[in-house]
Amino acid sequence: MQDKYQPAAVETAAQQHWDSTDAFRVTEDASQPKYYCLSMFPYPSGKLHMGHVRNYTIGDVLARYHRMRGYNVLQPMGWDAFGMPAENAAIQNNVPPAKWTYANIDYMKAQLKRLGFAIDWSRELATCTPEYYRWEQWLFTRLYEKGLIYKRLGTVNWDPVDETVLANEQVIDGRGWRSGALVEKREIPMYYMKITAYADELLAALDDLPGWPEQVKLMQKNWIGRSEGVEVHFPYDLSTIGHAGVLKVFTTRADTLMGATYVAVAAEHPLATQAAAGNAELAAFIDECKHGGVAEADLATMEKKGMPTGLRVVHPLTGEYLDVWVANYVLMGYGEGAVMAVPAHDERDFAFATKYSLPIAMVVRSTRDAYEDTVAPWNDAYAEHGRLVNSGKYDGLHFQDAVDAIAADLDAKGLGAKRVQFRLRDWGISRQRYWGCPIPMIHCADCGDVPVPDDQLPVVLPENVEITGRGSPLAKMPEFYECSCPKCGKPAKRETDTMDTFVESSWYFLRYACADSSTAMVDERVNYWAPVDQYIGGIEHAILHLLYSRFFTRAMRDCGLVNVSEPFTNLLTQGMVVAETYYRELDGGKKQWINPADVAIERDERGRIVSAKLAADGQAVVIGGTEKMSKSKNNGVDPQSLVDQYGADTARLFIIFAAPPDQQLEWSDSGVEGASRFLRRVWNYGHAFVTETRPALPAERKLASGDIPSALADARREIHTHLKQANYDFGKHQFNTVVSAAMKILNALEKAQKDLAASAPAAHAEVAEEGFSILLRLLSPITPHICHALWVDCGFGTDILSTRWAEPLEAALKQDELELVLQVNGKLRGNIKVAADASKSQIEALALASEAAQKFMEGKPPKKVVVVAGRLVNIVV
RNA sequence: GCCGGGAUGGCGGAAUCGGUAGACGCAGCGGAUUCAAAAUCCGCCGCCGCAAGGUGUAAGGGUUCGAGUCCCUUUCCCGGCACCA
Repeated sequence: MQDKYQPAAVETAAQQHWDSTDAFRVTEDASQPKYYCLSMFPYPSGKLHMGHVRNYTIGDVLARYHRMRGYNVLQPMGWDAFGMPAENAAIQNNVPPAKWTYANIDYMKAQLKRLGFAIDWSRELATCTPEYYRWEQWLFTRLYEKGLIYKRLGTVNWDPVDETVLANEQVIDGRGWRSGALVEKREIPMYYMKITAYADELLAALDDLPGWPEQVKLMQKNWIGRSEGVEVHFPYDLSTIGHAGVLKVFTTRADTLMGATYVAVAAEHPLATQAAAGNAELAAFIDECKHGGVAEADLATMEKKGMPTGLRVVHPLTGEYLDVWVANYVLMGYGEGAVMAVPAHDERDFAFATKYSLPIAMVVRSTRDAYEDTVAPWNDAYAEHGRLVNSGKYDGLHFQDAVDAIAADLDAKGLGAKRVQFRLRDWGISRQRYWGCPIPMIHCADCGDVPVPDDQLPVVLPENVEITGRGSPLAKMPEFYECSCPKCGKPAKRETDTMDTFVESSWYFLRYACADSSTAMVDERVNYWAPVDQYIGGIEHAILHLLYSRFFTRAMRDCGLVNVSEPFTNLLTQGMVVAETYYRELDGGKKQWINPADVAIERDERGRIVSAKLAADGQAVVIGGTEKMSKSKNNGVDPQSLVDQYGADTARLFIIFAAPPDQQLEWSDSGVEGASRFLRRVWNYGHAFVTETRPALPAERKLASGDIPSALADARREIHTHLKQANYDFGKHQFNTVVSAAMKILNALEKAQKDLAASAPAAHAEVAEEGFSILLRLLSPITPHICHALWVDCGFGTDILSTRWAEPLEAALKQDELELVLQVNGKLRGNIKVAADASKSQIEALALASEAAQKFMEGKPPKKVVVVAGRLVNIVV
């Protein structure tokens, strides 16, 4: 055993041991409970960032902990390998996306191995390989045949200069990020997955997911957005529109229908198009509406604008004419592309009506706030449910009765009915990009859209392409898209769109169960491993990725591929990794971001930061606040240099100790030093244990009988108390306090060694042996390498991985006397010692008699005495 | 804008069911060791106060014998908003 802790050597040896014994390779085993522990797979962007290290460390802690608890643990790893960054890198560096991606995977895999994660690498997969995506294509054709995939027009961001579709993040202030051109909305044909067919089930099943954070379930619930309302039909006015028809709108406030004073349609609505034909001003406005991005956040915050069409529709109950407006906040893709406006009781309609001097008709009076009329400024009470007024036969009805009566009347007239509407929209999966899974469809002039037959799968993505950033590469490759129709054999055109990369990540967790299968998407092994017992990943995925995965698992279930409905039984959402930022303002107000590693901090005598200077030139820099580690803010810390300098165990320990998993983690160089220091202390204690303590162990052990000096019994009780706390914390995934408990145990062990090793060497050695073996087991999921080495060196066993988890012993925890807090009128005034089995009245008497109580009661009689068992006594006077 | 979350010493954080606020660690200060430094070890460490004591968990209010924890109002920060992953 080395007398000094040398992390590099310790970690290499431990990793070789795991490699040579194939320690983390697992197979299905019905005799053991299984534990499928999964961290979200990374996008191979180049190198690991600290967020990855955090994610995989948390997963590894859970995997190793459950293994020691007796589970058959699967922890796989793979690569979410399709996506935009590969295309951007291709444009920038002129390297094919495939080559770039595979090189990144090689590098990042080596980094993951260096961190010592307990991964079964035999199941590794990369979504950009034909072996993976062929099954995605296969499933696509099945879902298409089942009607769960269909084609319709969808709205995208179009860059007219680069002639390409842009992602929302590529639209900056309404302009293309590369070309700077004004972005337009454009309608193009796209394939959609019918996630709305599962809306009810996805919503209802949230109640059966006790292992998910409430906040995530709530976000999904709101996202799905089930609302019960009424579909209202407004018949076209023949004199202005010229042909028969109805304008359909959905409303959750049918009670306010009598207060509808106009209707608004989207710029793309057929009525808008019709009206614009003879109205240049309106056509220009509609054109303006088509500028700007499609992101909901932009639409929600932009100025609400509109213009009358001159067309009218008929109010279904009153027969009055209502003007049809075009409004930029109404979207064609949402609902029917039209809304009814009730300015008196809807804040957005109120603002719009006020701006354009449209009529406002109050029809509801709130029961909470009394007001005579809905006049400016807007008052939140206007939107409340209440008793109807100015509504003819419906006057006096309350919300639900009013909705029921109005819906019944609409139904009788054939102009509407109650219905349920979801906010959730179908999932558009077509992408006009190269680096993605080709959509397996063929377009034939005679046969229409034909799915690629199984024997022609996979549709392989060509890997040697030129990426320019203009247009879609596949659409420029006749050798890719020229093909023959599978049905009639005539020349046909292959689909050149690829799938949204969320599709790959919606089923990879099932593929891990049988990643080597070349004959099926998933085979019977999936029903051993699924569902994932513990899923770990960033909170930013709370809605989209997790909802798509829940949908996909059900779609695969309904194709007979898997038995489960829910993919993830327990979910842990990890917080971000953030760090301090520093910058200097350059001429023109631009900020030059400076890496924290290059900054020297100055502090006052209390340790407060007073200034920051660039180490290189000694000149001041501005402290910019704490932000998510990113390239743009230059505040990233490279995990590689951390591991090189301190070792994997220190990196892991710091990350686990610095914050609970679900909170954001603030980077701290000195915190890393502290973690490293602790591991050195553990090593030094282990070294002393081997050389000094272990030789003092008695031939016959006395610990079980409790025959040890009371000071050592106290030390032992402390150790078991901390262990009990640590096990509790492990259960609630609060790993930072598990580390605290481990530190307290080491403190107790070191104190016992200093105070008691000389006076009672044999008894001390027994307590130390037990305590240190507890400490190593407690730490081994977090810092596995050092614990592996010390476990062997201390002679506790040959492999800590196959050791049972430590449990506190009741005999060691027992105590005869308790210390209670004494309060007078709720203020802390002292402590009293009582026997562990003292009765409430005995405790009361002791408390009242105590010196502190006498002093602060000031001779007044007690009104009330509150005794909280094991905690405190509060005397109220 | 909408949905979700957060705020506790100089810093990261702890406080399990409403019961000692600040565990554990970092930074800082004092001391030991050292020719010196690093490393290590010992002690102190919310704020005000000589002390007794008072006060303190983003701000303001409420419930309670007792509130970081429950309720109401407000401010600021973060995540998501359907083509970043």
